[in-house]
Amino acid sequence: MVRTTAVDKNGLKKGAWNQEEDDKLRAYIRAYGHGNWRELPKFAGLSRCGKSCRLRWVNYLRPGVKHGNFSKEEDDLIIQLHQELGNKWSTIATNLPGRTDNEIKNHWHTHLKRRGKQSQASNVQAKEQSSETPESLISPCKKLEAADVANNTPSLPIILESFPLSKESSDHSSLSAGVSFVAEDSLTLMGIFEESGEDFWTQPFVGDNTYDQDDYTSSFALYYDYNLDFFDQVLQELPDN
DNA sequence: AAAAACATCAACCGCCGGGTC
DNA sequence: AGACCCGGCGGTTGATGTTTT
Repeated sequence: MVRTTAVDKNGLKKGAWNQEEDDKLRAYIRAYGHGNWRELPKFAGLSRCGKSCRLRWVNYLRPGVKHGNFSKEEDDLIIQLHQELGNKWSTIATNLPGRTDNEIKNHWHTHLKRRGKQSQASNVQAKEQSSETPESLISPCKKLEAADVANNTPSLPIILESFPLSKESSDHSSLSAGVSFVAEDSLTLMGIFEESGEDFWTQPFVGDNTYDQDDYTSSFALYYDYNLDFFDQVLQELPDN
């Protein structure tokens, strides 16, 4: 499900990213931050436009991005927020830790659209029958947290579903999406963030510009380092097929 | 088994708003 | 004031996987 690579009239590549490009982009941002997206590909040695680099980073390479397996709570939250906000995917995404606007948008169109319509119809009915406090006044994140507590499934970035089975896997998208760590480790890291006084998951991506060398000791960078090291370690341990 | 239809989702495109000169 | 640049957003496309006929 990946676009084949092509080259446009400016000699810039389009289409699917490969592992080498992902590595270059990740390494560059790790070292220097993204700064100016338009200039970034030139300095990073990538034949891509800045927009493409930004998109790849934001949606797949950025630490903490979750992929696949939307929980029922997440589905419900998306439907509710869509009823309140409409197609404000980026705003909706800020209420779903680790999810990107693009993925939420895709998920909506492929899975939730019909459900959303049904839900909207039933909500209108319910509002007419009830004068209780509207659920929309309750913080969506609070509701997600409550659901997590009820299910004993914290909405932390415990991302195991798309881990690569082989180094030789051709699906580099899922490979990079698998930048992950085990649940126990994620909880440890959350402790680091709590201690740092930053609400990382409710302000999910403020760290994007924290990769400049001056600020490299930030907790975000620590988290990022951990991810990369863990990922490298997993790659090393994978058997060659 | 093959073809057609449908589903999925990564990536592209065009537009908009904010900032700068 | 307005032209330009840039980042970000939402809509859409299209390649590929899956299911149905």
